Amino acid sequence: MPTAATSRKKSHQRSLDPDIDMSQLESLIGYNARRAALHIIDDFNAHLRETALKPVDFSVLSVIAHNANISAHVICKGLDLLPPNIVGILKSLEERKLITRVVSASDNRQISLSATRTGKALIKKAEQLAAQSDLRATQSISADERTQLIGLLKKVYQAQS
Amino acid sequence: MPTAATSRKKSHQRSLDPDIDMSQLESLIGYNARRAALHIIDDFNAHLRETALKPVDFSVLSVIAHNANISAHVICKGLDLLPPNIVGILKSLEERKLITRVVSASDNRQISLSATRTGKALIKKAEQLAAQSDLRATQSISADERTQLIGLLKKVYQAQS
DNA sequence: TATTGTTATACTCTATAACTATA
DNA sequence: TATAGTTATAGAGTATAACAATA
Repeated sequence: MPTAATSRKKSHQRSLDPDIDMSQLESLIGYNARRAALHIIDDFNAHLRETALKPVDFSVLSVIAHNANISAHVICKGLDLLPPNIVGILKSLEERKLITRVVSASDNRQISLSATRTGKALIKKAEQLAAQSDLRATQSISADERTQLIGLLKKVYQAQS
Repeated sequence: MPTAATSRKKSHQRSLDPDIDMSQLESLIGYNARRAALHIIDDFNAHLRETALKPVDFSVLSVIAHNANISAHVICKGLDLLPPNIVGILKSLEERKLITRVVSASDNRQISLSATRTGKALIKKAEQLAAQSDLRATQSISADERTQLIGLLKKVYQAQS
């Protein structure tokens, strides 16, 4: 269903060849969702370069900023990340003075994560850029369609299967 | 916006923590599209294991089967793959006797790709499994909603921007 | 005994540069 | 000079196993 990436960084012409039959793939939501996600993420990467936040960094910092004293474990569950893979992200955010890590008072295993003032300022700016980018990358659909689309996508992956 | 993967292979409980605020991320189509795509691809990988076709292999073989005598270059444009990354895929498909590669008569640089009988039989089965998987992974939405969703996703990434 | 966080590491995916050969 | 395919390789993303510290 999906596909991999191509020279997304060089905004090359996405040719959309009309002469090739891809109807079989295009009947799959998985294929279309992956293509749409990659299209939008291209724009995200291009327009959030100044923040030096990659999509996952952005997600993690955003969650921390909006959920003070959260633990890494809870973030992993919420964002569907594997624990070993969040370690480097948190280390990097801490080195950049965007978050603080203090051992939880109630449970010495847990580390309480919060955004610093710098972190809050950066994520505020990044969220604005991300919102702009998301709109721009999806400008071919209307506001109503955006709302519809988000609702349908949530319904798909939030299914309690 | 997106997120990475977690123990998708072990069908662990996707917890969907209700106590954590992710409204900022959830307002982005990019985030939701990536989460939905990963959810569906998990099911794809689990249920197409017997075909030994990963999502990209599946896409490439499907395109070849439905477009006889296609060139690698055209596939790359259609599926948004980088040329160096399709080489190994084609090599693997050829070794499995699923496709043939013959130098094009009109242009000696191009290699004409076609599916063998074995390849056609396999992709037929794989497309059935993929369709089933895609339906199962999106069973939380109705048939009408599926049609809507596919239309909206196509509109997003096929935008001639 | 289970949980949180971590290290080390392997594997896969994606990207860039540079080359051959054809046109 | 441009195009199709390739090689080699680097970099990013994702995965598993195993461990320490704490509960």
